[in-house]
Amino acid sequence: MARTKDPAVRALLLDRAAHMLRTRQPVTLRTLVAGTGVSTMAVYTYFGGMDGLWTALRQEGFTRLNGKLTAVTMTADPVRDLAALGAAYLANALESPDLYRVMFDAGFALEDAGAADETLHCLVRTVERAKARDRFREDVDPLELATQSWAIGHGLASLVATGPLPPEALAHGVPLLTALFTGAGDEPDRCRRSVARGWRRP
Amino acid sequence: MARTKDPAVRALLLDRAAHMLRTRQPVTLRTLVAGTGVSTMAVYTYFGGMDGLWTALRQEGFTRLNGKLTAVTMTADPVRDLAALGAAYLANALESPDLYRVMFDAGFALEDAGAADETLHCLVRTVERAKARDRFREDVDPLELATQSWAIGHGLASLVATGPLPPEALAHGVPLLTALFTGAGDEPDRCRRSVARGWRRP
DNA sequence: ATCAAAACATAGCAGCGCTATGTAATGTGG
DNA sequence: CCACATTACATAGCGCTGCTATGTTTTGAT
Repeated sequence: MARTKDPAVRALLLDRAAHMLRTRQPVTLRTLVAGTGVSTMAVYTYFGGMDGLWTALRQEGFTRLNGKLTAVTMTADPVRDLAALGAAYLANALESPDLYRVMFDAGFALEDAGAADETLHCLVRTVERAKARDRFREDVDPLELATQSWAIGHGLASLVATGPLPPEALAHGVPLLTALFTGAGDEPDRCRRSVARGWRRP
Repeated sequence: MARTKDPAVRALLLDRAAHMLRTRQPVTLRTLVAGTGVSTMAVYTYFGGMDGLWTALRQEGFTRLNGKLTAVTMTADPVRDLAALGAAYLANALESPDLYRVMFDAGFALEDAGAADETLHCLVRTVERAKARDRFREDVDPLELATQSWAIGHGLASLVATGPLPPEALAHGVPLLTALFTGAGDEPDRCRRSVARGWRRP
């Protein structure tokens, strides 16, 4: 009945936008399509405008983040895994800080919440595994502890990515997570070793 | 030798920008000066351009934040005070989330670091008071613990202010800070009570 | 084969930050 | 006290932005 959209064009624009973001080039409607052969209208047929492009980029960012998180090799030590997930989260944020900032800028909307939930759920499952192995107290709510872990990781990532703290500050993740997990019932010495082990292998 | 700048104009523009930010109106060069009687050039003579305005607004934000923090009444319980400072930090962030976002957006530069340092120093002093009262272990570095407290506060504030977490999530501050301070040597039950007390009175 | 609908190219609009230029105001040196 | 140098300020316009209106081409269903 009509022409169909070419998914390749959509991916092309998305990749190019991500690349321009990574190389610190200003991403504008015209600079984005320049040299690609497609016209400015493509942005509107595929994303409905620049806002739509940013939203799509945000979801792309969460997709990549989820990929990085699920790529973390799980071990028999879920507390280590939890720290490894935190390290992967921070590594991803600093690998492409511009994309990370897009993910959490003022344009964050309800439509993005789904992708963020998936990120959170990855942590929740690991907390549940830790509970199953009696590392945490029985009254620990996995969603709450996962959210708290996220807050710590995001706080560090945000402060480092935006400038106030130097990259070395990421080391604070170890004592922060250790304190949190110890507070959740894990045995202090064992917890510290688990976290330290998970932290240094992203 | 020449005309002198009128500080009132500078304050007028700054206040108006903050107000427009609070009321969700787009802050542009022309909308900012519209109705004030001053011309667009005023933004350049006083701030050197829109970037300078954002920087000034950032510093204004930190000044207000520092005002809120120093307004927190200190007690004989420095751990309570630490939690109260955290609560004040979060209250300030959610009171005017737009100004808060400006403070930590991508434009954060070295010139802003001074104002941020002052915020951090407020926490450092309280940690030192806690150490003086033997609430924390002797080997605790005040700057490190203060930075970690900041990371927790900022993580929560950022996730709530940008959307991923609902305002109720601010309650996570209590278990997070309690875990951190307990890990620093404070006695668990006493710590929890101190934090809870400081948290509910901003 | 026909036709409607979707994809796309082009041109132009209002708005953006910024700057060049001209004018008015003001503190200072003679 | 006055003239001058210097700064504050107003206006107009430039190049850019995202966006849309319009016309054309392509394409799939009937």
